[in-house]
Amino acid sequence: MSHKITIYDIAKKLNITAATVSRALNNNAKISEKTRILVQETAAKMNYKQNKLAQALKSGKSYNVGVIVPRIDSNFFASIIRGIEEELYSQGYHVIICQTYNNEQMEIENINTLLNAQVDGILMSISNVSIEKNASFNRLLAKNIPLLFFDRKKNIEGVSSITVNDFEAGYKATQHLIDEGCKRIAHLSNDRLFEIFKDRFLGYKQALIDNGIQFDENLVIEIKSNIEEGRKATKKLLSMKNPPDAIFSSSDWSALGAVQELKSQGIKIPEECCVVGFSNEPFTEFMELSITSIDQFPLEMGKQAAKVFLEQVNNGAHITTEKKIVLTPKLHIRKSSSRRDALNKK
Amino acid sequence: MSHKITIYDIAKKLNITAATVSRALNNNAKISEKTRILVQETAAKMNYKQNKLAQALKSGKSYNVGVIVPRIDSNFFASIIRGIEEELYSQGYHVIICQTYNNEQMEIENINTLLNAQVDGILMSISNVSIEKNASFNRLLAKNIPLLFFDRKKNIEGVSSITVNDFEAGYKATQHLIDEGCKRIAHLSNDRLFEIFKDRFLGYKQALIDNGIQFDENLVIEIKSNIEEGRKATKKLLSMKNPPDAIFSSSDWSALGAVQELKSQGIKIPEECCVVGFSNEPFTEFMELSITSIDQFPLEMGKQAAKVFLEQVNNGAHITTEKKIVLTPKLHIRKSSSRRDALNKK
DNA sequence: CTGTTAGCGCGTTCAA
DNA sequence: TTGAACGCGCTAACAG
Repeated sequence: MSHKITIYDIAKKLNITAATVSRALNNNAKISEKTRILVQETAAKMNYKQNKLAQALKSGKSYNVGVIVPRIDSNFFASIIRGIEEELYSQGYHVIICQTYNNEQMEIENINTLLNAQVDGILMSISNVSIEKNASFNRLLAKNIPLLFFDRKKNIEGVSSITVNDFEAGYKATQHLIDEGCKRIAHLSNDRLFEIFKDRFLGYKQALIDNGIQFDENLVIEIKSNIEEGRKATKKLLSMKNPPDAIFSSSDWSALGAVQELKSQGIKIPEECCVVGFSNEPFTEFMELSITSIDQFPLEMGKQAAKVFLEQVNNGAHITTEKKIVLTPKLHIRKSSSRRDALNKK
Repeated sequence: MSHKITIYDIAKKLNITAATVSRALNNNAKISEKTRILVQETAAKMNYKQNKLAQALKSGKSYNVGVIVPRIDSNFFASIIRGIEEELYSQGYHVIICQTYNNEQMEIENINTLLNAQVDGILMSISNVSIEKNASFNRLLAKNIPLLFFDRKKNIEGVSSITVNDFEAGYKATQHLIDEGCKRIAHLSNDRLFEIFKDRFLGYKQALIDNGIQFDENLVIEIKSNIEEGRKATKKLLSMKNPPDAIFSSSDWSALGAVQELKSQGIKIPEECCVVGFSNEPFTEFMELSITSIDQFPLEMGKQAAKVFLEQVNNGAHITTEKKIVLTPKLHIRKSSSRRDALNKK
């Protein structure tokens, strides 16, 4: 194995000091143009690569940021990460991605690992409902490295967040269904200890109220965001004496489950029952029966998160003013809820 | 900000030496049970966290491995990463994920960044067809840190790889279409400088030959793996005087594009044209018209890759014997190619 | 403008 | 069994 060459190697070769080499390499002001070029050229010739670890140890900066998400295999989180990367990469930062698989213990371990790795900041979408009560998390807060929430946040003093207006999203989706003529609108929710799910629910409820529709809590079912539970919940809804004529789901996956169940029971979408999902996963658009969904602009969310992080590291975290950025959601209306169109065609 | 506590802090408190603390913390043999416990307890009490950076600088091991993939927002790569993580996490390793977006320049930059970050190994699916000619890549080879390919590999001496038998996959898919009664089978390929695409193509060709079907190169189109190009290619195929009665695509996304185009032209699937995709992305299963596809077992691929990596770090990379692990692909037959079933029902 | 010195936090000699 | 000293590779303070 080729010996790892350091600034000392190139210093020796040039009969100068390691400090001078360092200055030359870092484009320090106090260095002659001549030696700077000389050093840089020989460094290149010798295939010198800076040891980031040593630099990090010295400077206290690792130029690594940690990103914690429930999982990466959804377009939503993958797009957020892409946004973060696109913004951070040019600034020399690198992203370490951690998945929690919605496991609270994993999330804590991830935090500890990232802290040990001396990351310069952590951007996360929390999986842990009561994270503010956790010791490791509080240790993270105590350090003054930038911490940022995106999508799934907690309201914690001094911690910035980038989210989408979930209340508005829930309201828009429900209003749309009402506009399409739906009277009994069910809602597939998720654990409402998470703000995002609570807000979607509240938006849904408010839209009903504003339109003079009685809120019926039997029409709200709390499930996990997957196909299977979407199917089961829908089956349950359809077995009611007075089944719904629309389903607004907090997740595209549950919405897909709803679509499958409705079809298997021979119920026409959107004529007999409309469906609206959430997150605008690509499949909602390209299915034969395309599914109406809410766009949360994940790419933008990631970019904004990265920008706030950069502001914080550059200003010094202690001067940080808490930022709460809220994006406006967009409803993409597709076949699964275009009831009036469908009825008019007949 | 709370002062970062080091082994010196806890040494001072106990009136011992940092070296002793280090030994106690690392369960070194030469230490009394008494002090070991004492140290560990006070360490815990003081909320001591080892600085991985310093340890890494000292030991030359960062306990980070780099994973380079074209992109993470497909189930295929996300599952591979999950497999890698599941295997590595328990061994104390952490994964740094890099995306190339199929950009060769990005890939080179990623390699350099990971090397600077002093990763203990790199697991990659290459985006760069001629990577073996690249200087940074050769520098990587020259170091003796474990390097591993998965899925998209290059045959390089001493470099292990975990792949799926793409030839067999192409063969199986084509044989299946022939068994379903298809006579003119088109193939949506991709850049065949990549082994995976070349092998799928060769498997396709061989199956035709073995079944006495004339190979027609006009039926093979080289495109990128996305919906749009799948549609365009299909449009082109359909405009032939003698259009195909089946399409075997090297990608699920192109297969989806093919399905869309066929439908929009009113061609019945599978009766008039069968479609087979590749990678078994979740959507192939849950579409109304489910798409036949090849399972590459990405989770298993990731786990195997991680295991080989662990063997290499533990044995010392110099003793490395090159391993070429080849998984057996599985064809999932779905509606898009179940022509006999469809015809029998009439 | 350049050299000297010191230290980031840790693990590992060599002595005691 | 423990302490003292050193070095991993780099940068910053201080001199000159």
